[in-house]
Amino acid sequence: MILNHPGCPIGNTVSKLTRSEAKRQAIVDAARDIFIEKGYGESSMDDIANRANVSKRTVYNHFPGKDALFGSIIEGECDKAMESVAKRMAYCEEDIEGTLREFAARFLDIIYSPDGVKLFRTIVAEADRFPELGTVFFQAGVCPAQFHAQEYIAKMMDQGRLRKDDPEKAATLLFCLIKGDMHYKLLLCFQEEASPEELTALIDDALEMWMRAYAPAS
Amino acid sequence: MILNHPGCPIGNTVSKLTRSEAKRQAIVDAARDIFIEKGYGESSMDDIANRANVSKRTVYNHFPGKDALFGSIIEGECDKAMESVAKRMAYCEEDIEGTLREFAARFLDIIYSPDGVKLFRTIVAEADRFPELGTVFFQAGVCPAQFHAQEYIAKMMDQGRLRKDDPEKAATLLFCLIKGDMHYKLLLCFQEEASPEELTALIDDALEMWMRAYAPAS
DNA sequence: CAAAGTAAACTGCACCGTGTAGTTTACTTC
DNA sequence: GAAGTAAACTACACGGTGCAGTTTACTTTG
Repeated sequence: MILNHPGCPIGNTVSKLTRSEAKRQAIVDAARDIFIEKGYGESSMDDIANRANVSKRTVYNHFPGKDALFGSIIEGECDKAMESVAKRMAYCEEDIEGTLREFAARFLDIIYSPDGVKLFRTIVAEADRFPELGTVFFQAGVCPAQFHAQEYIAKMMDQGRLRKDDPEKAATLLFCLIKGDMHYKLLLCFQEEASPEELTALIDDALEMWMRAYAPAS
Repeated sequence: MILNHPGCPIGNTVSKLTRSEAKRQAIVDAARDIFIEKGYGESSMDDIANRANVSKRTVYNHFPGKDALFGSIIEGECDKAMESVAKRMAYCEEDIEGTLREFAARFLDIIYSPDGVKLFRTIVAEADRFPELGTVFFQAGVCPAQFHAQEYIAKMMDQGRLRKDDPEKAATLLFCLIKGDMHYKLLLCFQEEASPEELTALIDDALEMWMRAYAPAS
């Protein structure tokens, strides 16, 4: 399976699409919506073509097949959703809890968003058929975000402002806590969505406990 | 969708199946294997009939359709996998950490088992089409297991042997920790399986931190 | 500058082969 | 007689392909 850039070629500005580029973008947009909404198996190329207002023939002119289109789309979505997470996790040396709260909030913005939940569910659903997408998901976002936090935690530990421990372990446990129990519930449609208040409470509880456990030893 | 008991009618012993009951059980066994292995969409009734060594006509004699068969199977699997978790979580008043470790191990036995991961992935994948299965999963196992731990934690808090807090919150956070980060990795095929050593380490880390955070206030 | 030409992309259609859930039918087995 | 069998059937749906004709955006020519 070849993973190509799904949308417009690099270097083009939005305002100057050739006909071909515009069509390709329409296909990508339609495919993204339909794949995320219905998953791989229940999405049809006819539906995608119709929603993109192109002929199916044209879809095949741009993409060699359904597999390639799906892989391309999902990879693009992973990159898009997660690439900004680590970049938006701002440091503040003064306020450890505030910083970690910021990390948590940025991370949950993505994984608890309706689109994020659907993307995750889609990747899980197709994990057997497209196992590399799980890797993409982790390497695009989760690993960098967690590593970012780990580096920060290591620095705070070095300064004696957090209890000394393996920073990787501490970051892992922190992320377990901030993921919370609601994410599984959303995945399984046991709960419809998480309100901002619920997410704030989740972060509060997780952070309070984590800070308690990692307070500098007395 | 009618959720019926998929296997033999209640009251029968294994050694005395009628022909019809034996056939039904064969269908259930085959369907379970195939649905868990391939998910709903990629499983065919022809395959199920072949694997059960029955005619497809017979499958339809026992189950009204593919939907009903799937729902029935998955519900049965949830009950079977999870019903024993809470029951096998043994109490020990003397040793809090040992008790919680036992709870954790019993819980992880199920959700980290290859079959457990596959079951979970299947339910996630079909969450849109069969949203009630997520509810079954949570109500059959996760909620009782967590509630069991919560009751124990409440008792220990009352005795002043754990730091006073909302027992439900404490149990929730504990379960977030013991679920660990590996479960998502298994779901996404980012990791193939979790070794017993990895699970032990996971429990150790989680418990150590949780106990630290919930040590009685000095 | 307008007309003619060109190449690329697109369209719509028909088609192919395959797979599927569900149904029917005539027969066999217990 | 109830349950099961095997085979065939039905009615779709789907991914993918080839092709003639059309459209579009650009270039060339007079």
